[in-house]
Amino acid sequence: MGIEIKITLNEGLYLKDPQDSVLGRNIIKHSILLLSDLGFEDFNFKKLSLEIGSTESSIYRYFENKHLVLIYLVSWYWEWVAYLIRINTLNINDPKRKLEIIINCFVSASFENPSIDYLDKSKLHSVIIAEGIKVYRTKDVDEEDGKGFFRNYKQLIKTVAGVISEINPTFEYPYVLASNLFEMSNNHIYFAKHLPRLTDISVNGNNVDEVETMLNYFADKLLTSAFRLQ
Amino acid sequence: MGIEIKITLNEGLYLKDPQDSVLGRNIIKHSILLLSDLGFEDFNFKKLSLEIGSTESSIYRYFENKHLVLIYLVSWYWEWVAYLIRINTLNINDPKRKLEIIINCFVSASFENPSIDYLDKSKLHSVIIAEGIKVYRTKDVDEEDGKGFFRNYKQLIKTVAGVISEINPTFEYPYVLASNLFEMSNNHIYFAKHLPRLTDISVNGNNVDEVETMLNYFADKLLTSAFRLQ
DNA sequence: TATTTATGATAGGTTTACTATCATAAATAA
DNA sequence: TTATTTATGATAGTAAACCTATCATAAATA
Repeated sequence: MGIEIKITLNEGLYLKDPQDSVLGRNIIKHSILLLSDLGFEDFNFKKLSLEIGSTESSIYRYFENKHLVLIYLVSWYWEWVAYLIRINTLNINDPKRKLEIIINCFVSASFENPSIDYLDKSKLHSVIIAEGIKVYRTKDVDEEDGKGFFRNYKQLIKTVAGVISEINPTFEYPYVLASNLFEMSNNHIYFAKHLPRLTDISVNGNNVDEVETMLNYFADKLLTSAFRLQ
Repeated sequence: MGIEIKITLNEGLYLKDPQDSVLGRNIIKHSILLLSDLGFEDFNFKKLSLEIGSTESSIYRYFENKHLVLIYLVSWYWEWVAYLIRINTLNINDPKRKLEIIINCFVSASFENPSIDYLDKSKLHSVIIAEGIKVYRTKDVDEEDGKGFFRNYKQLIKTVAGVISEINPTFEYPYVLASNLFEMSNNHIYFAKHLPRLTDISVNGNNVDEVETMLNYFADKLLTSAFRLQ
């Protein structure tokens, strides 16, 4: 009933699509909860199966290993952010305004509707902030990139870089800025919480306004000509 | 004979100072080589002991686990970069010039003298680029921060933030910029090698000039008033 | 010469990661 | 309807990773 969103991901990520069964959706749901509680290193399929009330072998029928579960979740998040950007920038022509919307999606993708019952987007966002970088910082990065596992991240960054180039066609680093805005968003939310001496930002509860303001300031400073009066 | 450099690190990182014995120095040396070859996930004390011609139990007398070895190496690197910045900015008064020197240290800390036989700084730099972020992206971050394991990183960032504030005392995000320049340096060297569609930079062999130019451009754009003619 | 210290050798225990097999209930096809 | 396929659970088991403990011995120090 109502509108249903189904995000499709690279088929190489799973052995069996977890979105198609109760057990599969439970794997996704409790992976997010457990990853958020334990962190990636202490998370494993044994604990996950106990949480779900299933067995290790059943989970292995969906995912080869926990690393692929993480890539699956992160890919889902990337697609979700790309979707949010798409619908929120519809009918917006000013690229500066578009970039502001993009930045808003980066910092608070978790607080948007519509909701999907088996996927707590707020918890997913904290998993991305704490663990997201681990998907591509491994020895297998080249092999996994070859399988297209990071294609949707690259697509997301390409979209953002396009908007950046619209704002300032002479700017030489649209991809650097695009990927950096995304990484900074996650980094400084993390720093604010765990290593506050590495940032000027503070985050109170779920209030990430300071991060948003900061990213807008950085983007504006970098893209606005030094000669323009503001 | 000659000048010897000894970097002292937080004593909580090790059970026994690896710099004080042949075996200890071998642990450091071969940890760097193995981490660079295998990555953190596939690295373990069994493989390390075989490489050295020692035993697992002997290595456990120096470090509690491989995560602490990584923190040890990363801390050593942070101290080393701080040292390089200190000596290379001696007698330099212009803070803009100081920041240029800092950026140069960030991107190419591996190619400076003097050399320490048991520590391949070029290999260490690639370990930092690929694995460095893993030291503080774990569930134990708060506990380990409480033990002071990240104090020298925070000190390094504080120094850089100080120079940034010298350049522009009204700039609101000195710590964000300082930590971001460091992280961007490692990130984009990594991207250039493994995920080139996330950056505009290319790195040929050990030539990181483009990264250096990019970081200088970002810093300059952010810190120079919009009204100043350049 | 006696004692402490560092290392190696060896063993073992626990957990993690993963594979395989079989039983059964549910869904689907004939 | 009955037959068959499919999904899951139950159970077992292996190899490696992670970590601790004990003992022997050689080197360094008292």
